Amino acid sequence: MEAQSSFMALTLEEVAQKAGVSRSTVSRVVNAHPSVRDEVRERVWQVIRDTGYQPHAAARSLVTRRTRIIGVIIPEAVNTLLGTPFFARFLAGVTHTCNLREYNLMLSLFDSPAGQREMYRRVLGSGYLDGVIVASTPVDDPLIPQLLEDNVPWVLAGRHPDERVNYIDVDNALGARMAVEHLIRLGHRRIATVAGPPGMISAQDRLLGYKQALEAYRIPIDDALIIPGDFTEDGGTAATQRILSASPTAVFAATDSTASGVLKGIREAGMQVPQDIALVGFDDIPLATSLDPALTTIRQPIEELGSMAASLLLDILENPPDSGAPAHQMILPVKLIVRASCGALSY
Amino acid sequence: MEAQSSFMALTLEEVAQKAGVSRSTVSRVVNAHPSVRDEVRERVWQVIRDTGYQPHAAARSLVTRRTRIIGVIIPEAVNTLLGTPFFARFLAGVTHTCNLREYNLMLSLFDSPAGQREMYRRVLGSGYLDGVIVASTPVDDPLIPQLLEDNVPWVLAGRHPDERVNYIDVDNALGARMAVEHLIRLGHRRIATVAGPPGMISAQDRLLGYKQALEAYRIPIDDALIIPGDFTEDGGTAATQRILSASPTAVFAATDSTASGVLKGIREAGMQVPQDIALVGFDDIPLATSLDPALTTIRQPIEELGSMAASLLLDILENPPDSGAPAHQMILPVKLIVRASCGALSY
DNA sequence: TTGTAAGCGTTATCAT
DNA sequence: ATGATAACGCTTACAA
Repeated sequence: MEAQSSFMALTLEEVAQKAGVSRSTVSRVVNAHPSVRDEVRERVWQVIRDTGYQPHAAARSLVTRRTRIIGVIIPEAVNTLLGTPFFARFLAGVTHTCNLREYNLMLSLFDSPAGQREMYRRVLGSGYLDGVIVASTPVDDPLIPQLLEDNVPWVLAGRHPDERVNYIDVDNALGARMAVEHLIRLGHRRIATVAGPPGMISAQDRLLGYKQALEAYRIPIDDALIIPGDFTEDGGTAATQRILSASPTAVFAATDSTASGVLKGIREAGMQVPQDIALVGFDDIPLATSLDPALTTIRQPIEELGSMAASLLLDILENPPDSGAPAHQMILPVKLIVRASCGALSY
Repeated sequence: MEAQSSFMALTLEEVAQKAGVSRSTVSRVVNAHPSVRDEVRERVWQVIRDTGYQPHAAARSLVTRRTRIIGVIIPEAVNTLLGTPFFARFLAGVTHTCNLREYNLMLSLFDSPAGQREMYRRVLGSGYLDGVIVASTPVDDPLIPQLLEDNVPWVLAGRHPDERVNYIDVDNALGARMAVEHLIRLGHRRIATVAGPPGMISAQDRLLGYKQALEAYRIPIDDALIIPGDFTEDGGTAATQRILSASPTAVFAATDSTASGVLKGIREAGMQVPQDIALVGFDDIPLATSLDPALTTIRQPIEELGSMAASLLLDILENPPDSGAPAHQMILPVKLIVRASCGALSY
């Protein structure tokens, strides 16, 4: 107990005594309840300021059934996301909204499905959270039906086919389409893509955008040009063999990390980007400008994704929609960033 | 209220009724108190399993004065750390320990000192947290004396001169020394360094290691070879001019990001790494292997740093040292990773 | 070993 | 507008 922090010592009762009013009045002042005389309110505030009184969160939660804590769950974090700035930028966005609206953020990562369930029980079940944001999860993550069934207020960062899901996502399909159409306009016709994990909607959407671009230009889709990947750099390098044997003039990689791996593979094969093969990525992480040649890519507003996911969740919490209401679903725009790897800069 | 999750409905009282015992007995069972008859204990557990009962965290905290939540505060996160995997990996480490020991993690980032104070009041003052981990903070962050004064249980991820501070850090000085000695053994004598922000202990230690290496080999320290930087890639690029005018044969960059910037600058100046200038970084982030040439660097165990910081904090929480006891201070080993940028591979 | 009852610091209902 | 007072769900003496 001696290692306990020294504030938080005061209670409502003590503040009330010092101010010469009752506990309830102080509570009203703290909660900005209107029916308190101005003079009294000021007197109470004075005591609160003087003493540095802070209401005890747990006591408050016990009666209000609200904690002002939201959770962020990122199932895939420990695996593929760890090397990537996505994670940090997304959290920065969430944090920004939380700070603004005086909420707090509890972070949940785990390395196994068992861990996920354990955490679900422990954190959701014991009432720690008012709601949760789920990011970067496979479409068929069992978490999703469970959240739905348990009627937890939650928001998905990422598109989802279920119409009951509140989600917000970047426009993966359009971004991919922009990337590929850019290559087409540069004169390319044999364009390969290194796709992402088939279970991720974002990967599906980027592949879809790839196909849409080709269709828009009446270029037949050749399955040999669609190479499996996993969003990682190593996945990109591993794809090189299959890319080269399909002899494309350009490659659209589903992530910048993948593009980096592809670049490495191409270089090892003795070819050059963009002279022999043009290359475009997706994400616009800092790595994109560190590569040589600098990577043409699609920039997605990750921090905004985070801050808006949080805003959406807090709106839902503070203004619960009635059960018939449709879910909120929103798509953020992306942007083509032209650098050297696509070959456009030499024209 | 209709947007409330559906579990958490049960209370101790209801479980007690179903099991035909009193509230306190159920409480004892839940808290593994020994003096409960085996038969009763089993009966109670059965009901708990059947009903999925979970104790209400807030109610529990109100009486135990513990939340089983620890905070992670990263003051510099929003500025320099956002593009870097440090952040994600550190949190993964903390999370790992938290999961293991059934604690939860609350994340606090902010973009301003004012925001930091506001958060301090809101989060620490209202009793949300049992303790905090502070990472990546300047030596003179006002947070540090305040935590000390308020007697908050806390741990710093990063060395600190104040002997009262419980900290854990990687061996920045030794790492830098290893990097520079590696260059010296490769035959270099004019070795420049691009340092980090002077207010960060990690930057100071890396600079110290640089000097120690030179001293160990009786190479005079030339201030012209010590170039200011800020840990970022742009800082590295910006340093190029000054590096080149000091005409070193090798450069030790305080971070891999910095090294990447230096590499870019050197290349733009029409020179080659490692032929014209050898280059070594620090951190071993994924970028290091994406660069061409791949970056020789010092690998630091970031996840371990996070998990051990958490372990230390939880140990302190669960076993409060008496006030006379010395602080826990611990340094983790680092490792030299030799790749192409130092020129060693061609020998 | 078990149960009764007090109390943790709030909010909220109900008088006044 | 203000003050008693009863919850909120749990832990923990204290009694039995």
